[in-house]
Amino acid sequence: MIANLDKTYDHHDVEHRWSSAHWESEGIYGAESSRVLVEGKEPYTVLMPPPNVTGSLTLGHVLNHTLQDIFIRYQRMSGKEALWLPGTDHAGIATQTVVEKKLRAEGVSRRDLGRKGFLEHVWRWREEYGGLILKQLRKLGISCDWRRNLFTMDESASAAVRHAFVSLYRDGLIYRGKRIINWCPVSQTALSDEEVIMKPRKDKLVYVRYPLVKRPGEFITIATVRPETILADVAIAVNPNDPRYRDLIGELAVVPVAGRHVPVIADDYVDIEFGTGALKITPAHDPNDFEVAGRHNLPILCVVGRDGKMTDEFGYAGMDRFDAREKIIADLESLGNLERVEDYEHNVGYSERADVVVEPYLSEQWFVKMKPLAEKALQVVNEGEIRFHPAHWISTYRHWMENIQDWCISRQLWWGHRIPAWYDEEGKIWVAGSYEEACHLAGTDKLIQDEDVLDTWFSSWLWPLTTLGWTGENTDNEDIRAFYPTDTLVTGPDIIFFWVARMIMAGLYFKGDVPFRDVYFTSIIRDLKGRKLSKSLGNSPDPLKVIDAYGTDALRFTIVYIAPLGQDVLFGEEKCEFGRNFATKIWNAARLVFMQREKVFGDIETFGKAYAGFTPDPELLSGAQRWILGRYHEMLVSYHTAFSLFRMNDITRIVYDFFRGDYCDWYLETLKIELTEEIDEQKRRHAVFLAVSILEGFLKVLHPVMPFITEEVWHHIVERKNSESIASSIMPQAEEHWKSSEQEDFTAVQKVISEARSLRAVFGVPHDMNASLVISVQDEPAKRIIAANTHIVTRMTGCTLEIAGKGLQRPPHSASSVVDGSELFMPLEGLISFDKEIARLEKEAGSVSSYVMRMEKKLANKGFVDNAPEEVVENEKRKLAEAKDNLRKLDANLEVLRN
RNA sequence: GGGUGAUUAGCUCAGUUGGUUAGAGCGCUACCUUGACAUGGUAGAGGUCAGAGGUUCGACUCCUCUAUCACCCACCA
Repeated sequence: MIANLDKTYDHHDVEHRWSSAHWESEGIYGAESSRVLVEGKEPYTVLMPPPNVTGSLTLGHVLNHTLQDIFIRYQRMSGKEALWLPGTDHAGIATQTVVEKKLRAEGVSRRDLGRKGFLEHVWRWREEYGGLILKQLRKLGISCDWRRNLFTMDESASAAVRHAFVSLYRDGLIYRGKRIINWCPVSQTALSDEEVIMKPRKDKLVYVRYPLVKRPGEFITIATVRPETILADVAIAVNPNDPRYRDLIGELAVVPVAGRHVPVIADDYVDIEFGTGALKITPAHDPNDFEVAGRHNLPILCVVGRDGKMTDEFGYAGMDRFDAREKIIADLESLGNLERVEDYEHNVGYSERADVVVEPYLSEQWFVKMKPLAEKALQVVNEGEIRFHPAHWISTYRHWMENIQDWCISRQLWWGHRIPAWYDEEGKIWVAGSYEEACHLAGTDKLIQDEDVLDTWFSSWLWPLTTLGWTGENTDNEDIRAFYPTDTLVTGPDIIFFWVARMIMAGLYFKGDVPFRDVYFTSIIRDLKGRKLSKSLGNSPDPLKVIDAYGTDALRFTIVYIAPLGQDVLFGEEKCEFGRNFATKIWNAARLVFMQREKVFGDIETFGKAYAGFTPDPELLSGAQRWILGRYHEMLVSYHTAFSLFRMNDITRIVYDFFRGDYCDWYLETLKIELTEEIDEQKRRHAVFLAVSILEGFLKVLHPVMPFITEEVWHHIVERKNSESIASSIMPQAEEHWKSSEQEDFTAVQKVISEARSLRAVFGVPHDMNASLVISVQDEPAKRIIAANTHIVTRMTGCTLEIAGKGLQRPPHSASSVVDGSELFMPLEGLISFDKEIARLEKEAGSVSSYVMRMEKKLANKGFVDNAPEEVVENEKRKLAEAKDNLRKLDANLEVLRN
């Protein structure tokens, strides 16, 4: 064990020494989360949102997992049984696409391989590349229980999926139906509404004339953005209250190009104001038209196939839908049916994965009835049984729940959980947990399983249950009893509907209880220009490169520091300099403390024995020490409060401000001075104990955010084994009694020092010149503590200090300042410019006098004095008196100078 | 069309129930290589808190409207 830290801080070394691999071999983080709850310990559970197996580490993961790790480490150090459940998601479409692409490059299609052969390829691919994201996550130093790693396609998770499907089906909440769904022509599968992204698109609004069969020369004009679907028109609809068309209802019109006769029908759905007020009805290619057709018993014709190409004749078969659109406009024109074409911008749905326009497609799919599930899920959030942070996401959640649509869960893919439904020879459906069971139910073994697989989210919504070993068969085990409901879910607001909402439904439905208590919605990370990070823009920094350049701790600290609750965050990797500089500062401060320790105690063993069980002794504390102890405990109060309020960026701010602003800038500077004094050995030892113990406390509160450097420095405090970890040490708690009143007094010393330094700087006193400082202090306690710290003032200002009594005359040729009723004079023969000094004091007097005027006006206001709380009024009076006193002194000084 | 959030120093952001002479980091200016640290220290410049009303003794903070930006939801062809 090394007693002293290296001269320079190298994050690579530190991260390597305390790597995830180290802890896995030592069993530290893993062992923390035991399979069975330790007697007397309270559980605390976090669910890791399972990253896609196809994924690689993004800054989104960094923020998300750092936050989870902060919660876990904090709770673990606070004495809870902290369990963090990791895993990966099979990501149906994404994975299948990736593997298909790889195969295509080798000249093989999935159809060539067949279902079984293709799935073997996917599993092999997963073996080879699927672990990448987990390996990268380990670089972040996250302390989850890797032994419990679950994959959504593992047998236990798959069993749970089958069970969930079967029980929802039996309860009548899953049904199969022919409906218009969102179809991705590239992936050739159905999608849920959530997988469709609406984007504005410039199209043409085409006005087409439909001749009326019985009224030669007359026609009805409709407007459409999808003229290629004219071929599948089955009616023209108008509003029954539209006087323009009233007498045409019931007539027949000729569909251009197709030549078919279709009726003119009346339906309230048609908006009189829009377009021409007449609407073509194409039930197979528009969900609204589908409903209208249902109301009017119209036939359904289909002209666009599953590959997005035209299927019908009339010379279009096999054409891409967009090419067909161009061609039909030309054809309409040559037939004389085209009235005009307008530019038109509207929102069009795109497939989330393939980024192509989705096709409304009529097909048989499986659906989950969502309304019954939504009711309770809404209730638990409304009633605060589940809390959202920030709370404003409740409105978004509520709106979705109140307008919920059925969930299309079948996907025409091969990679995923195959739907546990079988068809007998008559086409009757048998839903069961297995083929054998289905055969038993059906009374035959001539069953064919449904070809489709389930939406990936159908396994994700069971995550809080499956990670604890719930399979549907096994619904109660020690894990579930101990850790369900889990505590905190950390996730991005972009998957509030996909995942969060559905997990709540599933938890309530399958387990009868909420899946978690608190949901922390992270910031969305953007680049410095506020754009979303994306591969195509090339604005997405590789976290591993950032880690290599700045360090994991620096990245973790920086990203949490700049990510406020509920706001987007603009990230540039240069910002990590902030975290890196902080880490360096910690390193160097620790070096100073350890150097002092060595001077006083010699070797670390001697120190360690003496330090064990140290508590500060009020009798031995100097003013500065008393002050830093007070500040330390104040910091602890804010720190724990911030945790309870989920204000994670406050945590970093609180810890940073304490360490930089108080511990390093003031306390360590005074420590150096105090230890060079002739003080007795007991005080000297006590001073080092205190410095080390506050450093240790600081390391502990920082540890959840910066696990590596805190671990390293903590191991240098006393001799420790490599298997010991700060992660299993006890989080310090605030002790109110250290918040001493003396604290105010040391502030007086600080103010004198700052003011003296300011005078030196303003008048350009050379740094190696020993100036003198004469001060006159009104306030007795302040005077006492300044006197007690004369040596500190002297050393920190480079001025010999003289404390004068009352009625002090301004020393000649001096610069002056008034602070908190104390007057400071710095005689500077030869350096002082009277004009400069007068100008400076006048400026100061000016601002003080305007403040005095404002305060006088305020206190003269009867309304204020009568209505404001007494303490506020008293405080204002005191502030006015002080300001007036300062002003009087400034004026007196100016008077002397002017004569 | 509905909803949510934002607007504070040149830049990025704090400012927790209304009472501070409105703060930090970066950048900028000056001085300092002092035995922890130049990835540093000290001192300083820099803001009519988006705009207009209102509530109040008192508004960066609460309410209303306006402007700008961002995101989410929505079946108007």
